[in-house]
Amino acid sequence: MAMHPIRFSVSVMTKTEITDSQRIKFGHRLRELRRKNGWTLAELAKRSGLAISTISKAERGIIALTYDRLAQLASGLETDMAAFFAAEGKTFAPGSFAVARKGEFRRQETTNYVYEMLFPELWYKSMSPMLGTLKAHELVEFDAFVRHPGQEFLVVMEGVVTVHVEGGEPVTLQQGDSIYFDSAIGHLYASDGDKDARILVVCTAPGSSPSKTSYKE
Amino acid sequence: MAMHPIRFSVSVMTKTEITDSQRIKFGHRLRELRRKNGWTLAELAKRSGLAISTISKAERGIIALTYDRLAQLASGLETDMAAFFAAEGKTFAPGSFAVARKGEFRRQETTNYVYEMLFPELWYKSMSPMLGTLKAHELVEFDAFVRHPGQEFLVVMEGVVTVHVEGGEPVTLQQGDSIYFDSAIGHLYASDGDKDARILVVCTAPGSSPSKTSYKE
DNA sequence: CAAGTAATTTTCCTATTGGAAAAAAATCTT
DNA sequence: AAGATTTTTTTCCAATAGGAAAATTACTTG
Repeated sequence: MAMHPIRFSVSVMTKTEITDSQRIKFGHRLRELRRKNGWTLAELAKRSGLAISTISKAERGIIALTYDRLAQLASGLETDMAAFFAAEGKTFAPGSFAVARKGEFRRQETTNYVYEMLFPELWYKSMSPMLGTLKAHELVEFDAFVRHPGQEFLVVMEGVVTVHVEGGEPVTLQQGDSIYFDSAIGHLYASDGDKDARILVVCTAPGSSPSKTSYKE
Repeated sequence: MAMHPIRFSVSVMTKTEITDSQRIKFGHRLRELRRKNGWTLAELAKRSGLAISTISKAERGIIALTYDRLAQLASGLETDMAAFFAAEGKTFAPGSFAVARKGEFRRQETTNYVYEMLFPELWYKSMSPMLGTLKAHELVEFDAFVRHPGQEFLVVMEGVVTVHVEGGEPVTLQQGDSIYFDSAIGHLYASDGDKDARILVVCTAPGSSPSKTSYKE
């Protein structure tokens, strides 16, 4: 392709051009989703009930699918419509990553738990993962419910754990079970068996946008 | 309209009927959104660049809008597309919780992984937890890096896993190790040992902001 | 309650989508 | 490497969306 120097050009996108480029990006995402499942056009066509040609055109941004076809596609891809558009958001901070080796965590002991914060040196994470040990036969103080904004996810790695959720029956979780809840409602964990339980907890806090990913020094 | 008693009717919805009713619900939501702003059809037409008649038909479920028009409407209504569809499923209501028992997950197989989405029925979670099995000695296609907005957290539950991060040396994680990274950089997992590896992955996406969850005391 | 105005729905027509099948590319096989 | 097979793209046409303006319905206001 020949390169032309652009002089004094001012790029002004019309409304149509905007949806055009949006549609093309959407097409890419669609193709990715299909490929991720290892499906061919024919395969997805069968699952969604659309024609092969339609999907092909949509993936290349040649046509703008109608609502109906979008809905069918979503069901074919076994996701929901929202998933299509959730990724529509913008650019991201330069990528970074961190590794936590087993055992090299920052310990944080509380009355009921022993927590090990997983990436304490990482700031502005959108999630806060931690490992916890619940001592066996621990007394549970029911007036000491924990409450904080955000959502929380817990998996039982070892042992049996009872989760007390404010205003609900206690839930008993075996190894491998998990619970997802709004951490604004009071909650409390306790080991349920004879031995200590190990849990993995991941929290989010509202407002801690993942786009702010950065390291402190 | 005359009412006919329906006898012995068995309700079987075809794929088209499903999208029909979906579209009608969508129309209602659309109208609600417009009314919430106190806008007339003409007002929204001007803001979105669509014809009045088009919006009218869409709101009544008579036509299925194309992707392009949906995008324009979203911008006219000053929201993102995801907002249109968020209400479509069960949202993760403030103050709610859900439990996933070991084994009752929605399986999602891809070429390299077998994923089990943990709470597929919950919408508007700020985190997406899933369990994955990485088959042993799996060939890794290095041009097939996965990239998506948000951040990702991975713990090795069983086995040894090598994480390939775009532009960096591969990282080998033993059981109990974890990694936290910006999922916008290309990433790829592979089992490293003789046996399959089990991993727990939790993702966030900037679109599914927990801030949309409002708490009231 | 009638006339006037605003908001919505219908109508009619053109532009675009979506499907079936043919053509072209890509991938696999021997 | 040539043929067979699979996957994707193109072509062509019927079905549907989308816009302009007319017709209808819903609101005001005197």
